[in-house]
Amino acid sequence: MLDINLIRENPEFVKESLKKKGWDVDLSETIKLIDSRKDLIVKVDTLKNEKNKLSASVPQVKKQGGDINSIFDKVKELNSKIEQLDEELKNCECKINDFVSTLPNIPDEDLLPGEKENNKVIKTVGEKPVFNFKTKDHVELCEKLGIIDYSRAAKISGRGTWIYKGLGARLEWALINYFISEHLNDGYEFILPPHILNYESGYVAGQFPKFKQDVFWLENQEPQKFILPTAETALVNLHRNEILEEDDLPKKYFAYTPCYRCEAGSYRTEERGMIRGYQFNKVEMVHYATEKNSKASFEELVKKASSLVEKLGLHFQVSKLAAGDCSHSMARTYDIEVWIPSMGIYKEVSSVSNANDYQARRGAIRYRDKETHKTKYCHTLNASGLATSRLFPAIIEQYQNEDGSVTVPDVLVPFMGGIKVIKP
RNA sequence: GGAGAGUUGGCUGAGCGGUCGAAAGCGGCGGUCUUGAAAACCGUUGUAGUGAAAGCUACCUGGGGUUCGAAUCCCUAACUCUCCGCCA
Repeated sequence: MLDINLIRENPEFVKESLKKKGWDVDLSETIKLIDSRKDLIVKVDTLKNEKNKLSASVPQVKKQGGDINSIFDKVKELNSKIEQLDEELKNCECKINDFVSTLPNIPDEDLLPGEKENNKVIKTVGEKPVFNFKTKDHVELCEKLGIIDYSRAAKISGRGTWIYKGLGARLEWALINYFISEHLNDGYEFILPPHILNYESGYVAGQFPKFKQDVFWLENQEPQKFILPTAETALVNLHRNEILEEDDLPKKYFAYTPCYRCEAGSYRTEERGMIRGYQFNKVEMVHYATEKNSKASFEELVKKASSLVEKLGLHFQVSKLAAGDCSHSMARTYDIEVWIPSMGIYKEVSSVSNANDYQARRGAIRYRDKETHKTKYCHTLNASGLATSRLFPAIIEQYQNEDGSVTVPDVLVPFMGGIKVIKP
């Protein structure tokens, strides 16, 4: 949620910033509404003051044997005016809110405008692996190794799903445990949140109202509930409607959850195997930071996410996304993209983002400034750390051997019970 | 799923239709005393909107209602607890 005062005071800046995200918005109507909102508040508060005073005088007047009925009449008259203005005010605030809550976050100033084509690779780690034999893609390798079962998954669930089995399940679990142990070492707090969340949580994270159709909704629940598309949704709501102490920031959390996504119609033919599915595993990191330290938090998250991929010995790159390619709620996003040999492209395994105060404003997540003692909105940041569904194929393909076996990356061996090679 | 009880400020907890944004205690902050600390004593201490400010307005879980007037009465939702049923 953008600050309505910013919209009112600097509409040109807001307009220009949103243009970089590909949004051409007309703010003139909203500005009028913001002004009439203030007028209405002043009017209605004055009337309420008058009414309160009259009502409070009743016992006194009664004691002195004065005319109470004329007070009752006056207050009734005031009440009908107040009711009318209150209605108007509510309407006005609804209109402002309905519009402003659909607006994306303002991108950081240093971002290039535009979409994907303006993303900039800012770092490349390792080199594309060279094979002196004919390579296979991860779907073929996994099926031959018997570590992923696509067809039985289709039978028991449907398309866009898969089954990890045997060493495949162990490799998947090893990855997750490896991430967990790294985050624990860095002093992050481990959270296992519920996977079923209420509407408010999706709203605060910025997924709703715009992306309601991208998540799975539970049918027989009242009020409506959805299954989380990422642990970020849960983590970023942990401190909703709370006031934190500046000394406790940054708060650093991580969570493991599967992620459930509809992504209706987005399944592309080249995205075979587990590149895109309805459910995938992810470990997610979230920081609650102050305005001052949010940049440092961002750098830390980028560093942490890259180091995980680097320690796995995978070839990858880090991209700074153009404004239009950043997520809706985010002011800044860096993607960590791992090389998938069979596709010949880099695929996102981690998205590191800073929402600034966008989510915090929606969720009234504040902290008390030590010096001024005033409350301020937190900055929320999130980063995958990491999504396994892209790493798994990358590992299988980058670590494949001529005989179809796959070498287990060194850092995962301890989490695999010492197994160093996956063979059929 | 059935029956009942509850939800008040950072916490504990009073309030049961009028001056209650809310007693009291704890905690926090400032001060007195002290070489320093503790204790004691004094003062202060919610959030948000609006206004240049004084102030005003709203908020006692959320929403609706009754009333001139609601933390207090009624309805409703969410949540918590207890008992029963079912179940990992």
